[in-house]
Amino acid sequence: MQQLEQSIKAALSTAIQQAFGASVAPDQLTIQPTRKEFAGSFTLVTFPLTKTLGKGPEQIGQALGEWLVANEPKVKGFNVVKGFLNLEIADAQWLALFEQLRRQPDGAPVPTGGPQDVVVEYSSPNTNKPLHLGHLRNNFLGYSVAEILKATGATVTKANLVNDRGIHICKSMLAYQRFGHGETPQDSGIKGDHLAGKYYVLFEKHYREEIKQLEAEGVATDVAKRTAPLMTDAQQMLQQWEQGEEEVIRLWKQMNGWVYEGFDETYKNIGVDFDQYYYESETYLLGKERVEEGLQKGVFFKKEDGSVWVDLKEEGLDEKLLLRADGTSVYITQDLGTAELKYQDYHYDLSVYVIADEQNYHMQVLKAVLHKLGKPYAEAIHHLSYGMVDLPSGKMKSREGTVVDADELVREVVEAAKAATLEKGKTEGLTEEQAEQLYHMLGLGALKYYLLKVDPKKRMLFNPEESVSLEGHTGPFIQYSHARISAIRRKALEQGVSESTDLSTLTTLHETEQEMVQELGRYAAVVAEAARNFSPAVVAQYAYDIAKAYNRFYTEVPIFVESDPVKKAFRVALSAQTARTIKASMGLLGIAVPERM
RNA sequence: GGUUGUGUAGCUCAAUUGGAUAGAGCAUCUGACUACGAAUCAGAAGGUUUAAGGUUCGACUCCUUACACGACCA
Repeated sequence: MQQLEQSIKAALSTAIQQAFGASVAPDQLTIQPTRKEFAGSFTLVTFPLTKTLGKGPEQIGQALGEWLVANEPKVKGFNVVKGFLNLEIADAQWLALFEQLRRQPDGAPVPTGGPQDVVVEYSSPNTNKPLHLGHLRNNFLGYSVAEILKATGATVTKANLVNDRGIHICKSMLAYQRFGHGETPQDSGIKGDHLAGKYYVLFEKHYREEIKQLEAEGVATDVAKRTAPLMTDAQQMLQQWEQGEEEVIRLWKQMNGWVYEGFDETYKNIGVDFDQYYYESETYLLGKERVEEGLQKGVFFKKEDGSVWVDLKEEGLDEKLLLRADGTSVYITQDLGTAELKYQDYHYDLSVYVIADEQNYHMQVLKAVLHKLGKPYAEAIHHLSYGMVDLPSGKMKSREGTVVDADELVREVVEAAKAATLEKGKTEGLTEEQAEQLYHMLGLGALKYYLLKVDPKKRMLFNPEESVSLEGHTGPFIQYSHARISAIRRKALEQGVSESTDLSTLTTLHETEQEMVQELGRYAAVVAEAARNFSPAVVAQYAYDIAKAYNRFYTEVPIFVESDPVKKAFRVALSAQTARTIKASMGLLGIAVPERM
C-alpha cells in the first residue's frame, strides 16, 4: 500500500505542477487515510500549500481534485471539505493491492532501513525469587519487540542477563542453610524458584525480628539494620563467595540450579525464549577491567579512600561510584562488563535493554560512561523503558506480600478461559489434550494482550477481572475472529471454493470489501512504526482494528449465498488473507490463534 | 531540594507524531441468533483533553507557568 500512497503523492505533485505551475516534491506532501465519515480513501491536507501556491485551501483542493479525476485513472472521484481533499481510489487499484498482498509469502520481511544486527535483552531475573507480574510485562514486551524487529528483516538475538550474584542471593542461601533442613524441590514438591523465594522471605522475616530485638535493647534503627547478625553473616557469605569458598559455591550452584529449572518451566509456559544467557557472576570481573581501563585513560578518578568514580556533570548527570573502596563491584560495574561481552559476541548496531523506568537514570549513566570510555557501541544502546504495573490496591511491594506471582496468575487466566469455554459448550469434537491447549492459548492470549496493548512507557493498572476478560478489546476477541474465519475456510473447502481462484475478471468492490483491503494493506506500515517506536501496542491496536473491521464485513456481506462465483471466491480469499494478517500480527505479540474455539 | 515521566468519558486505554465533529473497550440503556460461529454486530448516553497563558490557518500533541501523582538523584 505504500506503493499506492507513493503513486498518489506523485500524481498530486504532477497535478500541482499542471494546475498551478509550481513544483512541490511528492515527499513534501502528507496524505493520510480518510476519516470514516467522509467518502474517499486518502486525504491530502491542503493548508500547508496555501503559501506556496498563493490560493485558498478549498480552491487548491478543488483544482487538484478536478485535475486528478480528468487525468489520473487511479482516482475515480473526490470531495473537498474545508482544507481537506478526499480522494476516492479506483476499485482496480484495490484489487491490484489485494493480489499483491495475497501473493506475499508468510513471514516476508518488511524492510525499513533500520538496524540489522540487534540484541534484545529482557527478563533479567534475580535468582532469589520467582517471577511476578512485573516480570511478565517485561518478558512479553521483550519477546514481542524482538519479533517485531525480526519482522523488519533484522537479525535478532534474545538475551537474558541473569542476576545470579550479590547480597540478595546470599540472603536466600543463608536462610536455607539455617532453616532449610536439606529441603529440595523434589521432596517438597515446591518449584525451584519458589523454594528459593520462600527462603528469601524467611530471611527477611528473621532479619526483621533481629532488628526489633536490637531496637528493644536500645540500638538505633540504622545501626540495628547494619549490625543484625543475619545481615553481617550474609555479607560475610558474599565475601566468601567472591573468594570462591567451596561450600558456599556448592550451595550457590545447587540453589541456582533449582531456580533455573523453575524459570525454564515458567518461560516455556508463557512462551518466551532466549538465544543467549549471560550471568552477572561471569561479567562482573570484565566490568572491573573496564573500570581499570577508564582509570588508565584518565576518564575515571580515584578518591582518597580508594573508591573509583566518574564525573558526569558535563553530561548533566552527577558523579557516579563505579567501584567501592573495598574493591567490590556495584551494579554498573557488572553492566559495563556485560555490554562489552555482548558487543564482542554480536557486534550489534542496536542493543535494546528492556528495563523498568525506575532505572532511567542508571541507564543514562551507563550510556554516558561507555561513551566516556570511547566505546563504539555506546550509541547503539537503547533503553526500552517501560512503566511499572500497579494493582488496584496500589503499588506491588514484595515486602508487604502484595506481589502477584507469575505462575499463579497464568494458572488463573487459563482457568478462567476454561470456565468460559466450557460454559459456551464449544469443546465438542476436541480431545482432552486439544481442549487443554486451547484453554492455555486463550488464557495466555488474554493476559499477553492485556499487558501489551498499553503503550510500554506508560505506567499501567492491572485489573485482575479485566485481565481475564474474553470480550471487547481483548486477545480472545481477535482470536475469535480468526477461529470464525477458519470455519469459513473449512466450509469453502467443502464447497470446492478455492482461495487462490483467479480474480482478474472482478472489477468492482463492495464498500466494506474495499475498506477491508485497505486495512490489510496497512500491515507493513504498522510493523515499521512498531519497530521504530519499540511498541508492541501499535501492533496490538492494529490486530484489533482488523478483527473489528472483519466482524463488520462478516455481518454486512454474505459469503456463501452470493451467486456470482468470482465474488464468492474473492470473499473467501479476503477472509483467508485477513486470517493470515491476524495470525502474523498476533504472532508478533507472541500470541497464538486457534482454528476453533 | 534537583532531574524526569505522566495527567484524555464513571473506569481502563487510543488518537496515523501539528489536521476534519478527540475514538475504542468495560460498566449503563436499546435492538439483532430458523442466512457463513452472538466470545459477535447495530445503536443510545457519556468530554471545557488538570488549570491559566502563548505560538498558528489549525493544539490532546509544541513553548511558559502553576497544580496533582509517580520514579530517580541526594
